[in-house]
Amino acid sequence: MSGFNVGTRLKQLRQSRDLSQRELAKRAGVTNSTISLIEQNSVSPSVSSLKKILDALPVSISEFFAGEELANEQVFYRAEELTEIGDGNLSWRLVGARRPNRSMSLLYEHYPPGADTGEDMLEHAGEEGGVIVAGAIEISVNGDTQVLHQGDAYYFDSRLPHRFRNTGDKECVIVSANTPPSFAEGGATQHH
Amino acid sequence: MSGFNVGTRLKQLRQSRDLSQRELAKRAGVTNSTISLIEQNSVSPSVSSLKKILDALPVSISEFFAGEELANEQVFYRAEELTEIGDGNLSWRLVGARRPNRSMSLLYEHYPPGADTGEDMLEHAGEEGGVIVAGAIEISVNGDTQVLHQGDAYYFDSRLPHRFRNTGDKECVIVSANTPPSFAEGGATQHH
DNA sequence: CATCCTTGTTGAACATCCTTGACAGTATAA
DNA sequence: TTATACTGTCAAGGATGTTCAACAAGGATG
Repeated sequence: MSGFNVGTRLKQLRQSRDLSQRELAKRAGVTNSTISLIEQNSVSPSVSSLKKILDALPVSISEFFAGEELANEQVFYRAEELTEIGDGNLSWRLVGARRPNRSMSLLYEHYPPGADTGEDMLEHAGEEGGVIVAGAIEISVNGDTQVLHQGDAYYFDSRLPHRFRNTGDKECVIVSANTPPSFAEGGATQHH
Repeated sequence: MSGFNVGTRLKQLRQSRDLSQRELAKRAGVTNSTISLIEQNSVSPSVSSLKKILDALPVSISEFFAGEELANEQVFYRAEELTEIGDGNLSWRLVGARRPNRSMSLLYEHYPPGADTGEDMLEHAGEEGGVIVAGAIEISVNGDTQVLHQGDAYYFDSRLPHRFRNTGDKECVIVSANTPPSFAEGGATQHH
């Protein structure tokens, strides 16, 4: 339920700056334990704590929840190189996760029968669209629910509440894109 | 030191949607007291609590910490509704062609054996990426040539010279996205 | 080997957030 | 007036986040 993977994102940012938990804690005015627990997603930090820590990096809060860091100019991504950001049940694989300043997120998604992104709607500003490559999926956007099949597609403003559910008995495969990018490497956000 | 007025911002968003504290609390799965205290800046909410509340508005976290607004258009596109912009040999079908102010172009592409986009330099600024859904394709970007197979992906800056060729004997299917959008309704700019 | 420094993790105590359950104020209607 | 329904606020206590202090693992040094 935590939603955004705060811990993984923070860990990435800290490590990319070559800081130890203790060093970052010192700069932020919190204890190393706090950072350890947050990075393990053992707690959901208060906004004030998180802000103290991000200020020490430094990274703005909105940047933390939206933007992406790191450097890379890789062009080709082998299937096994895609970054898995699913939750163990459904699978979302991100293309070019480490790419700096990506202007969009491209995802290769696999929904087993029964997979459900959950009702908690609305995660990111921007737009998203996708093409159903195999199987079928029930998509709800802003109260409108439809079942899309292979070859069908969707495109909507990501701020509208939305939900994806595989109500069939076969795996559903989708290739989707969203902009601005809303996924950080390594972190599963609940959502869609 | 907080630097950011979480309470006031939340209050604005809630009131702009004409919700009472109790109504919002109910939707978010928290109590009205929580919202009251946050709006008065009497507490600094945990990220998880804040997220629950923002999900109910709905507003994304990054949006909350930055600021923006909303829109709405057609969401679902049946396979036969996609706009064909290919040349009769290879097929490119555009999702949401009529959508005004799209921030990206999403394409469902079919390359028959032998299909070739031709070398095409520096056509448009932006980025493009895709996932190979079926078959295989030879892609050249900035002098680097590779053959990608089902499940592989690519992502590059569109200003780099690039070329797509199906050198195999089976149809290749790709779902791709590019941003900013390089296809307008009614007319294909060349691209790829 | 021991010693020292650093790393990240964890249990118990403490601080803060969050909920429960009230309260007062306003508005509408009988 | 009384009743009902809504609004936002607040005190007390339970739930959760944070600190303190200890711990183990890994490297470097002697």
